[in-house]
Amino acid sequence: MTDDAPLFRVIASFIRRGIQDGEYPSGGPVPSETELCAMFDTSRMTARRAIDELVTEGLLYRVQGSGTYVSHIELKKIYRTHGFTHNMQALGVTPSSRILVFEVAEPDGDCVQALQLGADEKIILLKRLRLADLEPMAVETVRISYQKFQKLYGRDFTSASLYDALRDEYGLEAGYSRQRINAHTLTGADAVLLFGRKSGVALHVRNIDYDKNQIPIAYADSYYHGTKYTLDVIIK
Amino acid sequence: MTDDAPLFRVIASFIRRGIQDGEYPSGGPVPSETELCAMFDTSRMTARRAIDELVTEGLLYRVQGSGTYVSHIELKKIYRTHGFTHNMQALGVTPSSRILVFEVAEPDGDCVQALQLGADEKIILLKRLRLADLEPMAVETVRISYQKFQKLYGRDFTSASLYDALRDEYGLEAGYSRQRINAHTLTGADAVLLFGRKSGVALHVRNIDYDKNQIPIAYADSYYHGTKYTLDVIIK
DNA sequence: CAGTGGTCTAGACCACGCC
DNA sequence: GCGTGGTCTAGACCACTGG
Repeated sequence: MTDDAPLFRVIASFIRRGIQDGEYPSGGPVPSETELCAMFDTSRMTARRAIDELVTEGLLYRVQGSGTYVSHIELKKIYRTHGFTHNMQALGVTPSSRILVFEVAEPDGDCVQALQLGADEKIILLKRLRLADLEPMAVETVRISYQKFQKLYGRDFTSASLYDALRDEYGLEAGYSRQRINAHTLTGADAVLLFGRKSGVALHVRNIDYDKNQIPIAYADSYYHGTKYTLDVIIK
Repeated sequence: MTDDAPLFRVIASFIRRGIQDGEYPSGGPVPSETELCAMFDTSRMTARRAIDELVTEGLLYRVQGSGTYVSHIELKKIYRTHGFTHNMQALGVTPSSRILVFEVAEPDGDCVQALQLGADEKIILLKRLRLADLEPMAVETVRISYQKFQKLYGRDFTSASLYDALRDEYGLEAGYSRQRINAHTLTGADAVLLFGRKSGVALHVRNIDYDKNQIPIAYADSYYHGTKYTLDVIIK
């Protein structure tokens, strides 16, 4: 695993592991920059770089003249958890899906703009009922470019994560995700699926996911069960 | 303004201004690291540091072997916009408030834990109906430590931002905000205030705001008008 | 190939917290 | 005063992109 990873990342992983193992408890100090230099026989800039990474992740914070400390709150769950599958796994429940629609379709105007599609470019539309431990949690519609991600069409996404497939098949590294959230009364067939009733209160999340080069990848609408599901985000 | 700011921050501001002025358009390149070195007569590490800052802010992104480019989406609105007042101002509407409750109170268990309060420590509880251009948008309840922020009790928060007061009076620099979001059917007096009816669909946001040293500052529950209000966040 | 970003070195001086 | 983090230098070699 350490194969050819840059040294600063090795150091960062070392600290991360120390935190996970409880060696560096919440609120307590991690080794100082000079100590890390000695431990890894490196220069201070490199040790600093490792800490920088963990600070921007929110795992550590620095206090000038005193030291670097482990954050009190666990941000780890929030970062890098794109997609329903990973969110559910982080919560310790088993995610699954029921495919409702899986087709090549014409994008609407919003979708063209969001995904920066060319003229006449089609999309793969995947609509799924999302379950957590077999309980309906959300109705999700994801749209990706058919031209770019043709290989994924027809794949079985009953239990697989779409984001995993995008990473594994196309080497996409996740960047930002822009989310617009509001409350919504869901009616019709979707409400029956999600609530077992003709209407219910849902959390509507519309998100556009970008890769690390800011290229839009996916455009999705999710309606989460209002009382069962809570979004947890960190804003900096 | 440039007084004794570190050089890397001066360079970052220079680039930021260039973006704002349209000199570096969305998707276009900013000066390369070596160019910045020459422009500011500095070493590469310093120029890099400036770019680092803008990259973690989401304003720029790097492509190895090619250059550094201006992001396509505007993240500026999302970062550093703590509180309703600033959010509304960013949207170009005029925020105001009607004070519903303003008192020194006993915290409940969740609040004690969230704000890491000592035994018998009291809180200032401020509940407001939040208006945008005189339209009801949210019912918000903020709790802060009475012991720490006594000076603010009795202050007029009809149009003032609580977060501005905390910064100006106590020099607090904002850090993270942790938010838990779900959908909720609001009933009772609050529903009448917000919807003019006995019940309505609301976006429930419970957030804990931390300063830059990870000390909890405020604990708030907000119920936003479900159809009028949309939360807009970026997740990395 | 030249130019870009990615990583790294071995020092330096300063501002700050704590004892 | 000593150790901490905050900033900075003037180089270096590598990996990658582009023409």
